[in-house]
Amino acid sequence: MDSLGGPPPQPPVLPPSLNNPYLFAPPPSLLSSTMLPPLMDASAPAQALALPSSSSSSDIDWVSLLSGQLGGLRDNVQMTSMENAPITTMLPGNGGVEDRSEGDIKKKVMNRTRKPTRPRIAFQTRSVDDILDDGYRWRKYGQKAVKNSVHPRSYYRCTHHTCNVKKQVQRLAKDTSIVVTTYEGIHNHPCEKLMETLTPLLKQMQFLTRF
DNA sequence: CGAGTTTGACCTGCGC
DNA sequence: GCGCAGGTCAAACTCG
Repeated sequence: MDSLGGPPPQPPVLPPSLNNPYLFAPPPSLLSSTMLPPLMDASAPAQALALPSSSSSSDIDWVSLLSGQLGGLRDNVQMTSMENAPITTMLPGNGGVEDRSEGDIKKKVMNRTRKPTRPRIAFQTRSVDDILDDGYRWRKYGQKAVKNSVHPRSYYRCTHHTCNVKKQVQRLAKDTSIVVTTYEGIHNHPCEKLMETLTPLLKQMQFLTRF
């Protein structure tokens, strides 16, 4: 638990939608792994991105995909929007998952009401690595054995001090080569690795545009 | 020494 | 009410 004195700094207010440029950067590791058909369980808690199995990840326009509610890729991409659906299970047998709003996590006094207010997006990727480099920095805060699965589920939080995004990482019991990554919440800061890459380029462009 | 990981304990929701 | 399962906490530990 973070023991910050006083009220935490207020993050910028962002709508709980995919129109948030900080939601995801183009995930570098996803580009080297294989995006798989979607999580399409009817009771899925997340907004499941369904990408055609024939398309490689490098063909995906992530900016369009994630900032425009998939408008530019609607022919090729399926997506289930379940913002108002009760959050229950992500995959058959995975059990309940819950949501909680910012600030309601207090030591020994936790309000764990299930309010499906935060967007959740689940990816299936075929990868040998459990941890997919999506450009953000994550801190692991828990790991749990999952029923009917030999692989545990890992829980991560974004390390950015004003960001409350979480993700769960778990391998599919049926196909252990598939990693299911579920993102919960919206990043309120730029992707660090993306900015690291872009900053020198932007400076160079600014320099060149002077002439 | 700070940041991140591990892991057992604890809490809550839910089904029976 | 009870037990199970999922989710989180936090102390101890590891690593750079």
